[in-house]
Amino acid sequence: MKAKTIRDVAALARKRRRELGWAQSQLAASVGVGREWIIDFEKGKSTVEWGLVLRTLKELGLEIDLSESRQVATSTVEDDLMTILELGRRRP
Amino acid sequence: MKAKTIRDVAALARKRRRELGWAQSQLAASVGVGREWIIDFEKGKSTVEWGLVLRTLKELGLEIDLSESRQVATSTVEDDLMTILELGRRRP
DNA sequence: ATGTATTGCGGTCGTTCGCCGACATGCTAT
DNA sequence: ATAGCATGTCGGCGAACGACCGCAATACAT
Repeated sequence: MKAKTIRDVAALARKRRRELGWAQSQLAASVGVGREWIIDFEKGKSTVEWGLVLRTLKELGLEIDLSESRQVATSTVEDDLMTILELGRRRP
Repeated sequence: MKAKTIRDVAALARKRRRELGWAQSQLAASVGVGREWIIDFEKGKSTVEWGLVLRTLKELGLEIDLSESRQVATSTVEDDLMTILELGRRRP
């Protein structure tokens, strides 16, 4: 499944956790993070740690594939808005 | 291409940047981060921000696909060692 | 050889992460 | 009703991020 945005990954991870029948606290324990981290990650928070994201996906049995897209810099209006919002949130 | 570890992604990103003929500073500017961030990311630093990683990959024209792996929790000895090292690094 | 560009690495500094504890809410079952 | 579990929020704290700066080291061209 192609995941273009953070929230795509977040939603898929949450869906996957539910399919496995795991509670947030269970997943948090197996990944080695606090429960709040799982909450933030599944909410699509962009500032969570890259390494923890990868560990979480792995724990959920999700593999990451990287492929070259045809054209560089394909961005939708929504993505740009999200980027602007995040940039604004970082330095208020 | 399957990317199991952080360093897989880091190496692929660096290779891709070189193929595009971009300097670190160029990529940094287009992503909206400092040049040091690109250095850390390409070194495989695990604590970089998840959102910035996704923005960088996008800028490089790399798409992320998520697929379910057959068995949950497939880990190699090397991966476990890396995890231990990172955990130790975070709380010395 | 000389100049230019790129890459890496320190140190400083403001901001934020991730964890903890406590609390509120919603859902389910007994 | 009420006990249990899962989820989300809030304040607070130590630790670390990421930006900015300068300075080597290397690569590359003229």
